[in-house]
Amino acid sequence: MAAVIDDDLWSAIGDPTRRRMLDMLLAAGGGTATSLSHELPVTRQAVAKHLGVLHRVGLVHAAPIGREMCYRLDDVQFARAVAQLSTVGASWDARLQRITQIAEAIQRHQGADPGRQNKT
Amino acid sequence: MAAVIDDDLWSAIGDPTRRRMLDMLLAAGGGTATSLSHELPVTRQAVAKHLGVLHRVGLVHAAPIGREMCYRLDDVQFARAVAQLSTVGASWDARLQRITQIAEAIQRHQGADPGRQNKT
DNA sequence: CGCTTCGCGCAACCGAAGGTTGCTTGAGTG
DNA sequence: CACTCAAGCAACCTTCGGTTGCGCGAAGCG
Repeated sequence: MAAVIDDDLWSAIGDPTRRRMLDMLLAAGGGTATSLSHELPVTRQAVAKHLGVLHRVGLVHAAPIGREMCYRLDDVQFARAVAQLSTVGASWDARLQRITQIAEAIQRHQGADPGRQNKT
Repeated sequence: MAAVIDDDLWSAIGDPTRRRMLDMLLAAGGGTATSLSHELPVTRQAVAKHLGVLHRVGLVHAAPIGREMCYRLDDVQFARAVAQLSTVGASWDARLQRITQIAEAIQRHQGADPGRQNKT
Protein backbone atom coordinates (compact mmCIF):
# COMPACT_ATOMS: atom_id res chain seq x y z
CA MET A 1 0.00 0.00 0.00
CA ALA A 2 2.53 2.56 1.11
CA ALA A 3 1.74 6.24 1.16
CA VAL A 4 1.45 8.69 -1.68
CA ILE A 5 4.89 10.15 -1.04
CA ASP A 6 5.93 7.04 -2.79
CA ASP A 7 5.59 8.87 -6.01
CA ASP A 8 7.93 11.70 -5.12
CA LEU A 9 10.57 9.35 -3.85
CA TRP A 10 10.17 7.14 -6.88
CA SER A 11 10.43 9.92 -9.39
CA ALA A 12 13.47 11.14 -7.50
CA ILE A 13 15.28 7.83 -7.66
CA GLY A 14 13.77 6.99 -11.01
CA ASP A 15 16.06 9.34 -12.87
CA PRO A 16 19.36 7.68 -13.77
CA THR A 17 21.38 10.84 -13.16
CA ARG A 18 19.84 11.35 -9.76
CA ARG A 19 20.46 7.72 -8.94
CA ARG A 20 24.12 8.14 -9.73
CA MET A 21 24.23 11.32 -7.68
CA LEU A 22 22.72 9.55 -4.71
CA ASP A 23 25.26 6.82 -5.23
CA MET A 24 28.10 9.32 -5.15
CA LEU A 25 26.75 11.18 -2.18
CA LEU A 26 26.33 7.92 -0.35
CA ALA A 27 29.89 6.93 -1.14
CA ALA A 28 31.58 10.28 -0.55
CA GLY A 29 29.44 11.39 2.34
CA GLY A 30 28.62 14.71 0.72
CA GLY A 31 29.57 17.03 -2.09
CA THR A 32 28.86 20.19 -4.04
CA ALA A 33 27.16 20.62 -7.37
CA THR A 34 30.52 21.26 -8.96
CA SER A 35 32.31 18.32 -7.41
CA LEU A 36 29.50 15.97 -8.39
CA SER A 37 29.36 17.28 -11.93
CA HIS A 38 33.04 16.41 -12.37
CA GLU A 39 32.17 12.73 -12.39
CA LEU A 40 28.88 12.96 -14.20
CA PRO A 41 28.14 13.25 -17.90
CA VAL A 42 26.11 16.41 -17.37
CA THR A 43 26.85 20.02 -16.62
CA ARG A 44 27.04 21.62 -13.22
CA GLN A 45 23.69 23.31 -13.84
CA ALA A 46 21.91 20.06 -14.45
CA VAL A 47 23.40 18.66 -11.27
CA ALA A 48 22.27 21.73 -9.39
CA LYS A 49 18.73 21.25 -10.64
CA HIS A 50 18.75 17.62 -9.59
CA LEU A 51 20.08 18.58 -6.19
CA GLY A 52 17.18 20.98 -5.98
CA VAL A 53 14.75 18.16 -6.71
CA LEU A 54 16.39 15.86 -4.21
CA HIS A 55 16.31 18.64 -1.67
CA ARG A 56 12.62 19.27 -2.22
CA VAL A 57 11.75 15.66 -1.56
CA GLY A 58 14.02 15.69 1.47
CA LEU A 59 16.59 13.21 0.26
CA VAL A 60 19.45 15.63 0.83
CA HIS A 61 20.09 18.72 2.87
CA ALA A 62 22.26 21.64 1.97
CA ALA A 63 24.95 23.18 4.16
CA PRO A 64 26.44 26.41 2.87
CA ILE A 65 30.14 26.55 3.70
CA GLY A 66 31.77 29.73 2.63
CA ARG A 67 31.14 30.09 -1.04
CA GLU A 68 30.48 26.40 -1.44
CA MET A 69 27.20 24.58 -0.96
CA CYS A 70 27.71 21.15 0.51
CA TYR A 71 24.91 18.63 0.04
CA ARG A 72 24.59 15.55 2.19
CA LEU A 73 22.21 12.63 2.18
CA ASP A 74 19.34 12.52 4.61
CA ASP A 75 19.76 9.06 6.02
CA VAL A 76 16.20 8.67 7.17
CA GLN A 77 14.49 9.73 3.98
CA PHE A 78 16.98 7.81 1.91
CA ALA A 79 16.30 4.72 3.94
CA ARG A 80 12.61 5.19 3.24
CA ALA A 81 13.25 5.35 -0.46
CA VAL A 82 15.32 2.20 -0.31
CA ALA A 83 12.58 0.50 1.65
CA GLN A 84 10.04 1.44 -1.01
CA LEU A 85 12.27 -0.04 -3.68
CA SER A 86 12.59 -3.25 -1.78
CA THR A 87 8.90 -3.42 -1.10
CA VAL A 88 7.83 -3.12 -4.71
CA GLY A 89 10.53 -5.48 -5.83
CA ALA A 90 9.58 -8.05 -3.25
CA SER A 91 5.87 -7.95 -4.00
CA TRP A 92 6.45 -8.26 -7.74
CA ASP A 93 8.91 -11.03 -7.18
CA ALA A 94 6.48 -12.95 -5.02
CA ARG A 95 3.67 -12.69 -7.53
CA LEU A 96 5.94 -13.58 -10.39
CA GLN A 97 7.07 -16.71 -8.65
CA ARG A 98 3.50 -17.67 -7.88
CA ILE A 99 2.26 -17.43 -11.45
CA THR A 100 5.40 -19.07 -12.74
CA GLN A 101 4.83 -22.02 -10.51
CA ILE A 102 1.19 -22.22 -11.49
CA ALA A 103 2.14 -22.18 -15.15
CA GLU A 104 4.61 -24.95 -14.60
CA ALA A 105 2.04 -26.99 -12.73
CA ILE A 106 -0.47 -26.62 -15.55
CA GLN A 107 2.08 -27.58 -18.14
CA ARG A 108 3.08 -30.62 -16.17
CA HIS A 109 -0.52 -31.72 -15.73
CA GLN A 110 -1.88 -31.13 -19.19
CA GLY A 111 1.33 -31.81 -21.03
CA ALA A 112 0.14 -30.83 -24.51
CA ASP A 113 -2.60 -28.27 -24.89
CA PRO A 114 -0.94 -25.10 -26.12
CA GLY A 115 -4.07 -23.92 -27.88
CA ARG A 116 -5.84 -23.45 -24.55
CA GLN A 117 -5.91 -19.80 -23.60
CA ASN A 118 -8.31 -18.41 -21.12
CA LYS A 119 -9.79 -15.32 -22.72
CA THR A 120 -11.07 -12.77 -20.21
CA MET B 1 27.92 -2.77 -11.47
CA ALA B 2 25.23 -4.46 -13.53
CA ALA B 3 24.98 -3.98 -17.26
CA VAL B 4 23.93 -0.93 -19.23
CA ILE B 5 20.52 -2.29 -20.10
CA ASP B 6 19.84 -1.35 -16.56
CA ASP B 7 18.91 2.05 -17.76
CA ASP B 8 16.20 0.96 -20.15
CA LEU B 9 14.62 -1.31 -17.60
CA TRP B 10 14.86 1.38 -14.97
CA SER B 11 13.30 4.08 -17.06
CA ALA B 12 10.58 1.60 -17.96
CA ILE B 13 9.71 0.82 -14.38
CA GLY B 14 10.51 4.33 -13.22
CA ASP B 15 7.31 5.72 -14.60
CA PRO B 16 4.42 5.42 -12.14
CA THR B 17 1.86 4.67 -14.85
CA ARG B 18 4.01 1.95 -16.35
CA ARG B 19 4.55 0.52 -12.90
CA ARG B 20 0.82 0.27 -12.40
CA MET B 21 0.41 -1.28 -15.82
CA LEU B 22 3.01 -3.91 -15.02
CA ASP B 23 1.19 -4.49 -11.79
CA MET B 24 -2.07 -5.05 -13.62
CA LEU B 25 -0.55 -7.26 -16.27
CA LEU B 26 1.12 -9.28 -13.57
CA ALA B 27 -2.17 -9.69 -11.75
CA ALA B 28 -4.42 -10.29 -14.73
CA GLY B 29 -1.98 -12.27 -16.81
CA GLY B 30 -2.49 -10.07 -19.84
CA GLY B 31 -4.64 -7.37 -21.34
CA THR B 32 -5.23 -4.90 -24.15
CA ALA B 33 -4.56 -1.18 -24.24
CA THR B 34 -8.28 -0.56 -23.90
CA SER B 35 -8.84 -2.94 -21.01
CA LEU B 36 -5.88 -1.52 -19.11
CA SER B 37 -6.94 2.06 -19.71
CA HIS B 38 -10.28 1.28 -18.06
CA GLU B 39 -8.58 1.04 -14.70
CA LEU B 40 -6.01 3.76 -15.20
CA PRO B 41 -6.33 7.52 -14.91
CA VAL B 42 -5.07 8.01 -18.45
CA THR B 43 -6.46 7.58 -21.94
CA ARG B 44 -6.15 4.50 -24.11
CA GLN B 45 -3.59 6.28 -26.27
CA ALA B 46 -1.28 6.96 -23.37
CA VAL B 47 -1.54 3.33 -22.35
CA ALA B 48 -0.78 2.26 -25.89
CA LYS B 49 2.34 4.41 -25.91
CA HIS B 50 3.48 2.93 -22.62
CA LEU B 51 2.84 -0.55 -23.95
CA GLY B 52 5.02 0.39 -26.88
CA VAL B 53 7.81 1.40 -24.53
CA LEU B 54 7.47 -1.74 -22.48
CA HIS B 55 7.46 -3.78 -25.66
CA ARG B 56 10.62 -2.13 -26.93
CA VAL B 57 12.52 -2.99 -23.77
CA GLY B 58 11.14 -6.51 -23.92
CA LEU B 59 9.05 -6.40 -20.77
CA VAL B 60 5.90 -7.44 -22.62
CA HIS B 61 5.05 -9.17 -25.85
CA ALA B 62 2.07 -8.54 -28.05
CA ALA B 63 -0.26 -11.18 -29.41
CA PRO B 64 -2.76 -9.93 -32.00
CA ILE B 65 -6.04 -11.79 -31.56
CA GLY B 66 -8.60 -10.78 -34.10
CA ARG B 67 -8.96 -7.05 -33.86
CA GLU B 68 -7.61 -7.01 -30.32
CA MET B 69 -3.98 -6.78 -29.31
CA CYS B 70 -3.26 -8.78 -26.19
CA TYR B 71 -0.16 -7.86 -24.22
CA ARG B 72 1.43 -10.21 -21.76
CA LEU B 73 4.40 -9.91 -19.43
CA ASP B 74 7.70 -11.43 -20.41
CA ASP B 75 8.51 -13.33 -17.26
CA VAL B 76 12.25 -13.48 -17.85
CA GLN B 77 12.78 -9.81 -18.61
CA PHE B 78 10.44 -8.80 -15.84
CA ALA B 79 12.37 -10.96 -13.43
CA ARG B 80 15.52 -9.19 -14.54
CA ALA B 81 13.97 -5.83 -13.84
CA VAL B 82 12.89 -6.96 -10.41
CA ALA B 83 16.36 -8.28 -9.76
CA GLN B 84 17.85 -4.93 -10.70
CA LEU B 85 15.53 -3.20 -8.30
CA SER B 86 16.54 -5.51 -5.52
CA THR B 87 20.21 -5.17 -6.33
CA VAL B 88 20.29 -1.41 -6.20
CA GLY B 89 18.14 -1.36 -3.12
CA ALA B 90 20.31 -3.90 -1.38
CA SER B 91 23.60 -2.19 -2.20
CA TRP B 92 22.32 1.17 -1.08
CA ASP B 93 20.90 -0.35 2.03
CA ALA B 94 24.18 -2.03 2.86
CA ARG B 95 26.21 1.13 2.41
CA LEU B 96 23.70 3.17 4.31
CA GLN B 97 23.91 0.82 7.25
CA ARG B 98 27.69 0.90 7.15
CA ILE B 99 28.02 4.64 7.26
CA THR B 100 25.29 4.89 9.83
CA GLN B 101 27.16 2.53 12.09
CA ILE B 102 30.41 4.37 11.50
CA ALA B 103 28.77 7.64 12.36
CA GLU B 104 27.37 6.16 15.53
CA ALA B 105 30.76 4.78 16.44
CA ILE B 106 32.42 8.14 15.93
CA GLN B 107 29.80 9.89 17.96
CA ARG B 108 30.22 7.42 20.76
CA HIS B 109 33.98 7.70 20.73
CA GLN B 110 34.48 11.42 20.32
CA GLY B 111 31.27 12.51 21.91
CA ALA B 112 31.50 16.14 20.81
CA ASP B 113 33.22 17.04 17.56
CA PRO B 114 30.50 17.80 15.05
CA GLY B 115 32.74 20.21 13.14
CA ARG B 116 34.86 17.36 11.81
CA GLN B 117 34.06 16.72 8.19
CA ASN B 118 36.31 15.01 5.72
CA LYS B 119 36.50 17.30 2.72
CA THR B 120 37.26 15.84 -0.72
C1' DC C 1 -24.68 -9.42 -47.74
C1' DG C 2 -24.17 -4.95 -46.07
C1' DC C 3 -24.29 -1.78 -42.23
C1' DT C 4 -22.94 -0.65 -37.69
C1' DT C 5 -19.87 -1.02 -33.91
C1' DC C 6 -15.86 -1.11 -31.50
C1' DG C 7 -10.88 -1.46 -30.88
C1' DC C 8 -6.70 -0.17 -32.75
C1' DG C 9 -2.98 2.77 -34.76
C1' DC C 10 -1.43 7.32 -36.48
C1' DA C 11 -0.69 12.32 -36.26
C1' DA C 12 -0.85 16.82 -34.21
C1' DC C 13 -0.57 19.33 -30.31
C1' DC C 14 0.49 20.71 -25.25
C1' DG C 15 2.88 21.13 -20.72
C1' DA C 16 6.52 19.52 -17.74
C1' DA C 17 11.13 17.79 -17.06
C1' DG C 18 16.09 17.04 -18.15
C1' DG C 19 19.80 19.40 -20.16
C1' DT C 20 22.64 23.20 -22.23
C1' DT C 21 24.77 27.84 -22.80
C1' DG C 22 25.63 32.40 -21.09
C1' DC C 23 25.72 35.78 -17.64
C1' DT C 24 26.10 37.83 -12.99
C1' DT C 25 27.36 37.80 -8.26
C1' DG C 26 30.00 37.20 -4.34
C1' DA C 27 33.27 34.72 -1.12
C1' DG C 28 38.30 33.49 -0.78
C1' DT C 29 43.05 34.26 -2.20
C1' DG C 30 47.35 36.25 -4.35
C1' DC D 1 43.01 45.60 -4.41
C1' DA D 2 42.48 42.60 -8.28
C1' DC D 3 41.71 37.91 -9.54
C1' DT D 4 39.54 33.43 -9.35
C1' DC D 5 36.30 30.20 -9.01
C1' DA D 6 31.78 28.20 -7.32
C1' DA D 7 26.79 29.40 -7.14
C1' DG D 8 22.73 31.01 -8.80
C1' DC D 9 19.59 32.88 -12.40
C1' DA D 10 17.47 33.08 -16.99
C1' DA D 11 16.56 31.72 -21.68
C1' DC D 12 16.30 28.19 -24.73
C1' DC D 13 16.04 23.33 -26.77
C1' DT D 14 14.49 18.51 -26.77
C1' DT D 15 12.25 14.62 -24.99
C1' DC D 16 8.48 12.50 -22.75
C1' DG D 17 3.96 11.70 -20.73
C1' DG D 18 -0.55 12.90 -21.94
C1' DT D 19 -4.63 14.52 -24.71
C1' DT D 20 -7.76 15.08 -28.69
C1' DG D 21 -9.16 13.82 -33.26
C1' DC D 22 -8.98 10.99 -37.17
C1' DG D 23 -9.34 6.87 -40.28
C1' DC D 24 -9.15 1.97 -40.80
C1' DG D 25 -10.37 -2.76 -40.39
C1' DA D 26 -12.27 -6.76 -38.08
C1' DA D 27 -16.57 -8.65 -35.50
C1' DG D 28 -21.21 -8.64 -34.90
C1' DC D 29 -26.03 -8.12 -36.33
C1' DG D 30 -30.22 -6.82 -39.39
